[in-house]
Amino acid sequence: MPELPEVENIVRELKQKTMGLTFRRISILHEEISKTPRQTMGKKIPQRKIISLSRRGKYIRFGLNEENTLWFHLGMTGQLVWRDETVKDPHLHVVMEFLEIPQKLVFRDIRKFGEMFLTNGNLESLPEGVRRLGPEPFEISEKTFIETFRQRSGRIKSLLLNQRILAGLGNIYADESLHRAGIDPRRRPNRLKSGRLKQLYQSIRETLEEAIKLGGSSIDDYIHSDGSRGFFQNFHRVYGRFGLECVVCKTAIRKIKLAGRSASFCPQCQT
DNA sequence: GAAGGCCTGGAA
DNA sequence: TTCCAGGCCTTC
Repeated sequence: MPELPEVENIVRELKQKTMGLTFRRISILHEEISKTPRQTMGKKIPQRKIISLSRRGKYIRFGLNEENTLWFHLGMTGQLVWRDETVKDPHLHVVMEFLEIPQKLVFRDIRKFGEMFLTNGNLESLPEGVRRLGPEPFEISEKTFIETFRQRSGRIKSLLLNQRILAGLGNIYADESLHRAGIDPRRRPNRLKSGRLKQLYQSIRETLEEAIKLGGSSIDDYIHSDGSRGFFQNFHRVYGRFGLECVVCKTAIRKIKLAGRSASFCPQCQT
């Protein structure tokens, strides 16, 4: 569930506490979660300093000295949280310890859709999923956005979920952006006027911006590192509002299946 | 470009 | 007991 706004919040929080820290040890409790072998991690991580922290799509990047980067993808239920003591926890996969502070940063993930890996400066060390990531919603120009979508014939909602086309949107923010833009999720962008794609471009940016400001959406497992919740779920217009009134026109929100995923929309406002 | 699979907990 | 949620990948 963590999508771009949630990941952005996580990165901002982690930045305050982890910049400049030096890894003492990394313990991998369940090897499946780490795409990089445990031994490599154990060899390359300790004694390295965290010199940068950033987000790319839904990925979190810890920039380490000597060109290594430690990546996390939280999948649906992944969390990077602080622990004073590691109590027994079947969903705990990675424990990171530092030289400067006693607290441990842990990676826990109930559904195990998340992953962790280490890359060096070489392009070849990047997994396919990262290498083929599309542009960031806040970096792509309006012109490029419109051109990209105008030549696509798939359902607009499915395309928005495709990380190779645009990085960072998941089901929540794809649905929310489409409602804000007044576009039916089943529409095919190559048959939309460019003015409507322009509207979508703006809507995506506005939706993400507001969500980031409000601390993301706390639906299932997402909470801030201090345990507090995001607020954007209170402002969802369609996601999770099946059967409820559209906040704009009071029509009942519909929910359909699109390419195996649920899509919620207002049949009146979104055409 | 659609459909199934991985994974788990919570709801029906 | 079965179904559903969805991150992303693989297969058709």
